Amino acid sequence: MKKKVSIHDIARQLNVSAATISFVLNGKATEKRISEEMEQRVLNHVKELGYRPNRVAKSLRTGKSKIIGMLVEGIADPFFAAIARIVEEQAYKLDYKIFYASTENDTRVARDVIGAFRDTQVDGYIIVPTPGIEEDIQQLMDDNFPVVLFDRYFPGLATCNIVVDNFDGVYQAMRHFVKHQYKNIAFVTIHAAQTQMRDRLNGYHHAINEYGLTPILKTIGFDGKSGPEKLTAEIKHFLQENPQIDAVLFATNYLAISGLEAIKQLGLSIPGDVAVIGFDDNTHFSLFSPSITAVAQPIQEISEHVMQQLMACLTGTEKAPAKKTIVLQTKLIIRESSQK
Amino acid sequence: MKKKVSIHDIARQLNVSAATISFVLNGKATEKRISEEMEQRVLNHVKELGYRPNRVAKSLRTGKSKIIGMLVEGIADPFFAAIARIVEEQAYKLDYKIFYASTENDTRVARDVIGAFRDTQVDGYIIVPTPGIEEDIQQLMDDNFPVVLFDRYFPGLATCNIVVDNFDGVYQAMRHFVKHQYKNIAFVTIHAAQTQMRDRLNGYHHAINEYGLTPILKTIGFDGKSGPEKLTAEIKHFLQENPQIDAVLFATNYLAISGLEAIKQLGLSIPGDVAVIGFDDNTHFSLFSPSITAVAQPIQEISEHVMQQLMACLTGTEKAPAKKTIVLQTKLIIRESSQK
DNA sequence: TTATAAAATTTAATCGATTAAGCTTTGGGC
DNA sequence: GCCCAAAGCTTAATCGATTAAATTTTATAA
Repeated sequence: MKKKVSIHDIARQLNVSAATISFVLNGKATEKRISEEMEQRVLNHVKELGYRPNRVAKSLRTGKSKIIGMLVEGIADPFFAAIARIVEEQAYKLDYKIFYASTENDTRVARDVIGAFRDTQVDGYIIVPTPGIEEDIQQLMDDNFPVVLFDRYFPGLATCNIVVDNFDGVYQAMRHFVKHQYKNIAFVTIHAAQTQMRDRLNGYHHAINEYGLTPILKTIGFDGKSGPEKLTAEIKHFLQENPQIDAVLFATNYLAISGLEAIKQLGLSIPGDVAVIGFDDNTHFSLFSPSITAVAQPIQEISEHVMQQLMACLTGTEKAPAKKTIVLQTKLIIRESSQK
Repeated sequence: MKKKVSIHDIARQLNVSAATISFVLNGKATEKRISEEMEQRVLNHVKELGYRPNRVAKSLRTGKSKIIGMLVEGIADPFFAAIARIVEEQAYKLDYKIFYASTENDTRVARDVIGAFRDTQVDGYIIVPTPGIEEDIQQLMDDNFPVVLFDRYFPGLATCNIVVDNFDGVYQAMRHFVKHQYKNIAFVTIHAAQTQMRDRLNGYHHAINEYGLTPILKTIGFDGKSGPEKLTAEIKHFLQENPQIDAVLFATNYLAISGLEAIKQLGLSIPGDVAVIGFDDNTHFSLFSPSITAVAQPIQEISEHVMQQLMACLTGTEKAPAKKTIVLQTKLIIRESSQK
């Protein structure tokens, strides 16, 4: 192992104290009255040796790590992956690193990871909360850590939240179905009390009432562990039992995928036998035959707001982001699967 | 901020020394002759307070962080995302955390991130190398860090590499095309000297020669930054200029997607006008109409081998994984897009 | 020439753990 | 009663930075 050079090695070589080196490297040369000549000597020597301060030691002393902990539901989910990518890029520019982890919506895992993040002394948190993690998040805030939630939130917590108008997203999709003469519109969702799913469901019911339709609802108990086959089987069953359905709105990414698989297995044609809209767009939806209509979330905007809010308190004076919920609009991307 | 409790606080409260606490918490009670009674007292008190040792301090002292740095091409790429997820899960079980970052195949970014990983004192590296990062990796090895590469490697480096048989993967696909009477088989790839792409190209040429066919090759200069539109446009152009093509093999994930888009835009039918196979399977390929034949990489196996090799030296005695290249077999998933 | 202020740097404590080496206490053997 | 070993802890150095306070050097004024 290459002998690691420490600030003391540098100091010895230049015959000055470690403090001087530290001041220069932290841009406090002027403030601490280090002569320009000395500053140059230090800078040159450090550059020549390619010395890099030990972040761990620095972190221990300052209590800061320049790392942001990011907890999402699944890093393999294209929606979260896309956001992660953009957030990472922005953080990079601001000299922060992102430390990701996935929870698979499991509270135990989320709790463990938050603990690990704390141990690593991350400076701030970006979290897609799992159900039941409320107290842990409250704890983080009590301890004055900046926390930004996205995708969903706890109305009872004074966090900063970035979400989309899930109610309206679903409502727009329903309106589109109605406009195209669909009458028996089903909604396939998962059993979850979290805000984003609740709002989507409300959007469905609202539209159903407004247009005087009959609700056809399928709520699947999804535990995150069971594979997509189970989802496909359940949806297949649901569609068979409700042959009157002429349109389906899937409440998530993966439900849409499993749903399309189910429809394929049943040999139904889209949109002839059944029209389809998915919540969350997907790079591939435009390639399907027919292409799939989707409620797209503004990924770029979400990412930017998340970083903006977090950075505001990381760099600024405020301790935590003000309690506020920023609601962004979704966009219905109309493709072939939803129009006769 | 909640006053952080340190090992010294615990010691003071129990009226013992910090060393005793440390020994107990690190399971060295017996070895260090701590009485069972004391051990219990410490354990109970620690549990009651919910004390957690400061990992940063621990890391500074031991030089270990229990973190593995993982550098992939793009976290939004389903192939890498899937591997990341499995690796993360395995690491979690072994009490290691994964610190991901994406390079977008940009060497400067890769270099920066490796630097950041070093600063954070990660214990080991899992890397999908960018071109030109050879020296930086050699440096890591010189400094005795465990390094495992996957997906591609540098033949000149004595690293441990986990790759698939790219040559054979393409060859199998070509054989399949030939078996189904396709004669004018095109290969669409990117301009890259890296092993995985080189081997795929070699596989193509080998098959072309063996079956006495004429090569129809398209090599796209892909800089990672330009969007998929550029790829689509180039492929479209290529297909228009070579109307004799009756089958296309796409060398990567995203090329296949852009290629399918191009084919769609040209109004060609699959596999009637042109048959298609993609390298890398995709959750959605089975849902396309027609479903898309693909060369699937054994994601689970790759992940397991990567972790196995890395863990061998992280926990074991060996300093670095032995220089070896583990070659796994791909599997041709035959679907509708490749058979008349 | 001496006192004093300003400039330039150093000293040393600190962050919170780990761990080799040292120090008491207890009990057994002769 | 004396010596020694084992048992059971504690001491103190260390990892590599940061930073308030102290110290030394230099310049200026009286």
